[in-house]
Amino acid sequence: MDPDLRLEEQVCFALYAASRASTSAYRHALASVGLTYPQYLALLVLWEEDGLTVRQLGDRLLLDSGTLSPLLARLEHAGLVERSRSVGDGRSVHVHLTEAGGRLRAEAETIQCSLLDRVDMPQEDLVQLRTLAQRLVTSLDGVDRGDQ
Amino acid sequence: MDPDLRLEEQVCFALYAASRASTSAYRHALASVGLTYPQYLALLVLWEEDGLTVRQLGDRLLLDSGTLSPLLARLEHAGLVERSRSVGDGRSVHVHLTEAGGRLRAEAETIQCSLLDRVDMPQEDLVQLRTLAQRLVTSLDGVDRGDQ
DNA sequence: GGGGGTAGTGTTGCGCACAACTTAATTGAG
DNA sequence: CTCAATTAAGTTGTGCGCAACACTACCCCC
Repeated sequence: MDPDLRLEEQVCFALYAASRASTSAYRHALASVGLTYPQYLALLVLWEEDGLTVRQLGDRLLLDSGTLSPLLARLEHAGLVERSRSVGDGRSVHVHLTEAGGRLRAEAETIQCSLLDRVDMPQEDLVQLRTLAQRLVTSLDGVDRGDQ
Repeated sequence: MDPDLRLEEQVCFALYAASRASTSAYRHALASVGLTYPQYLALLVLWEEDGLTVRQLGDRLLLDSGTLSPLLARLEHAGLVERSRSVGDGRSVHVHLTEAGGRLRAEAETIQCSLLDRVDMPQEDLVQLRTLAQRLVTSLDGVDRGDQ
C-alpha cells in the first residue's frame, strides 16, 4: 500500500523534467526569431487554421483566456497576429495571422528540423513517448476534479 | 525535408500538455495541505535525504537558485523547512525539514495512492512513459546549447 | 598572504499557468 | 419580450522557470 515516493519513480516529475528540457531546447532556437515556446505553439495552431477564436485556440492548446489573452497581446504587439471582434458573436475574438506571422512558418520548419536532428533518440521511441503522453492527458481529463 | 508542424505531431507539446495535466491533478490534491507541486517535489527530495544544500536540491530537481530560493523561502515561511548557512562552506545553505515538514510525508503517501488509483492507464504504460521521458531528458542534456 | 578566478546563493525582471473575478454579449425559459 | 443563466474575453494576483546580474565565500597560483 505504501507508495514509492522517490523522485526517480515519479511519472509526473519525469514529464515535468522532460517538458522543461524540450521547451528549453526550443527556447534557445526560438530566441533567434523572438518567440517564446507558448507563443510558437499558438502560431503552430494558426498556421494550421487561421482566424480561430481565442476560445478555439485555447481548446487546442489546453489553455484558458487568462494565459492566452496576454500572450496574444504580445504576439499582436510584435506584429505577428491581429485580433478582431467577431461580427456574428460580439463575445468572441478572432485571431488572424499577419503577413509577417505567416512568413515565420518557413523559419519554424528550419528550427524544427535542426532540433529533431539533435535528439539522440530513435524516431519510434519519440512516437511512443508522444503517444503515451497523449494517452495520459486523455486519461487525466476530468480526473482533476473529485476529492478523496 | 519539410517537418510536420501540426500540433498533434509535436512530442514537445504532448509532454507540455501531459506535464500540465498531471501537475494539475496534484495541484488539487495538494491544495488540502497547502503545497504547490514544485514545493512538493522539493519535499520529496528532502524526505529521501534531509539537510541537502540548495545546490544539491537543484541538481536533483534540475532547478537553479533563481527558482529554488523563493520556493524555499515560502516553505520556510510555512514552517516546513529551515535554512542554515553551512559551517564548512560559507557559500552553501543547508535545507532541513522541520518536524511539521517530516510529518507531511504521511499525507503525501495518501495523496500519491489516491492519484494512482484514479489514472486509467496500465502500470506498465506509466513505467514506459516515465522511462522514455527520462531518456529524453538525458538525451537533451547538453543539446540546449549550440546554435544552428 | 594577496589577488584573480570560480562557485553558491540570492535578487530582479519577464512570461507563462492558473484560480478567481469582472465585464459584456448571448441564450433561453417562461 | 424579459430577465436570469450562461458564455467569451480580459484582468488581477500568486507562484513558478529562467536569464541576467549582484554579492559573498572559497580556491589557488604566485
